[in-house]
Amino acid sequence: MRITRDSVASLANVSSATVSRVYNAPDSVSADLRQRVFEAAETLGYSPNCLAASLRRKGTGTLAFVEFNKTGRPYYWGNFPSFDWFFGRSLRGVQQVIGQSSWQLRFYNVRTKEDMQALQKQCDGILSYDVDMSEELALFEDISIPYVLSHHLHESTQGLCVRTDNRYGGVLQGNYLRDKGCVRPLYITGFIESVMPHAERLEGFLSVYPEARVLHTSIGAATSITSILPQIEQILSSDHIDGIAAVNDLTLFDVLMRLPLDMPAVGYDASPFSALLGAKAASVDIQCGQLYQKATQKLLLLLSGQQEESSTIQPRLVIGSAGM
Amino acid sequence: MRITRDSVASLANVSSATVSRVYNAPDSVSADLRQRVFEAAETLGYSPNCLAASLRRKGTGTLAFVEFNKTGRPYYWGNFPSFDWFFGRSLRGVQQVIGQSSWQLRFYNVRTKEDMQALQKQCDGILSYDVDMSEELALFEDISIPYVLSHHLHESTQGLCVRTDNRYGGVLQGNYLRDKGCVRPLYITGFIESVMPHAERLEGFLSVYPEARVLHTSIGAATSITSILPQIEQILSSDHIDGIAAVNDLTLFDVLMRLPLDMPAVGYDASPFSALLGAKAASVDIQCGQLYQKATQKLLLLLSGQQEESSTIQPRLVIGSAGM
DNA sequence: CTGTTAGCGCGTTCAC
DNA sequence: GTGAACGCGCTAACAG
Repeated sequence: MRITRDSVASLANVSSATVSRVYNAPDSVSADLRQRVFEAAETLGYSPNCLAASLRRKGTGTLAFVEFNKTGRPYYWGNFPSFDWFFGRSLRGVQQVIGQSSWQLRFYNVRTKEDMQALQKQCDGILSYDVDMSEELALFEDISIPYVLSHHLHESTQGLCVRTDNRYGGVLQGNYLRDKGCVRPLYITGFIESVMPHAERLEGFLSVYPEARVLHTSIGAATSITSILPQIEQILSSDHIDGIAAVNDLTLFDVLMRLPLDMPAVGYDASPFSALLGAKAASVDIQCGQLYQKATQKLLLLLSGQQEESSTIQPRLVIGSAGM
Repeated sequence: MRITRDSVASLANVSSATVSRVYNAPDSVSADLRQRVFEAAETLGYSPNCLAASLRRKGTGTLAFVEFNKTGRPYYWGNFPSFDWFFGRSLRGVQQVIGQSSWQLRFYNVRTKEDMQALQKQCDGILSYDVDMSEELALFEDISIPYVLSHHLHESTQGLCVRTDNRYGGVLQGNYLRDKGCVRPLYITGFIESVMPHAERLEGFLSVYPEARVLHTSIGAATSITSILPQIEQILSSDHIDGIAAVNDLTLFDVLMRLPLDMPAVGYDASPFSALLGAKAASVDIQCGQLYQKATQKLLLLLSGQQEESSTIQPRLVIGSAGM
């Protein structure tokens, strides 16, 4: 025999509606009755059936975790299976918040506006994974259910965002090298025009080192690291480089693995790779777990009728073993 | 206005029960009516409300993805944040299967039998993440809902398992070195007694190289890599080692990063690290995505009343860029 | 503040 | 084969 609201109600000698209120609007019930209901629930081992609740609320009880189709791009980090760690870490953030609630999670891959419309009928709220282009933003135009956008978003973005501050991340990279006494750093990047976060990181870095030597590459797409190694070596010596930064760990470590450099180095992403290099390289941690945790919290608040505002999670500099 | 079973029924000129049957037992409805129902559903854009369905079925419509509390162990790989990639990759497997179904996923952290009992009332099936000790196995003793165990499980384990063959993984490592012409390999491992998968991998390796030099360490816990480097160097030279294998990538790469060895090397896990070393090191891929995909499939089949049997996913040798 | 009542959308008996 | 009717466990009016 299953324990329902009614079992609790009869044991506590209250109406079933009161039990319901105790769980949904505790303040509207007198402390006395509330106590009695809790006790009855406790002894019976009652827990509300969130299915029935959602059904009655005409909701779905479901949050959608949506990813966007990024195929066909010249460069997209998420395409590297290596970045499963990022997916996992983000999801851990979501999980932490959702685990405490009665919400469930469903995964979706979305490509078109039609997909989004269909999605809208199947969930109560949308959690987006890595919205980073205006085309993706446009998908949210006609969405009338609560949603929150993450994580590579510009400040000017409309809609509720939880974003990372890529520019500040660049500043952190610069500050790190400066603290290490570097005077003439090399900054390796790529896809500046098409990948906004890269541009922002560089901008931040340049705000610390306006005169930095910047190398634009296509690593990760057309170019392999080996083909530009000679160029890098040449720059290193001819420009008297004394520190190195890169738009991401993958690029930085690609270089460090091949050129035994004895100078401060800082990457971006706090990827698991960091564990290997130990103190030899610093990195900037987006803190995606925390970011997606925040995003989920905001979504839940939105769903409970609260007004929420966009916020930014500041990245953090990590050195060495952080990834272990 | 929402589209329900009744909307479809009236448009198709059938009873709502028939619509219901079309979706749940299509064979019990005449082809004629079935067709009419499908057409009506199509034009209305109807999709069944799985909440109401689950409610009526007295189920929850939810699958639990449970992780076990591994704190307090001398060694547990999952404790390294680096292994978020593993979590992510596994979840992608789950997601692929679940995305096609009407099931939802909830995350749980479980520690005691009481936790499991509570869990049992909140979901219809349990998907376990990395059950690897008998204590965890014991948690499933009194579970009466369908569940599937993954992934470091011994062949003799009771209950429905989808496991990886760690012994065979060790064989793959051995074969790789043999193909490279190695005669006297060094195998680095640790926690053999407490971590069964490690023991199995070693056993597999030794079946190929019975005379292999085996080094037992505590890397990852008490010992840091640097403290045993001298020992490794000594073994390498005194024993004329011509190939190196390790129980996992982390250990192997820790060594390779510090000792510039010119000999074949093979790790385990196909971690993102592989991307960095390129062809310099091979690794064994557990294929966790595929593994958890299979586990989820089996769970769904179980839930639909089918009889399922345990199965094993064979690991695969990967070289170099696999992780990119 | 509390109880009564009417559904949410669906699966499933039971007659026909 | 098919349809009518009931109720899964709960929330949200509405009275009192």
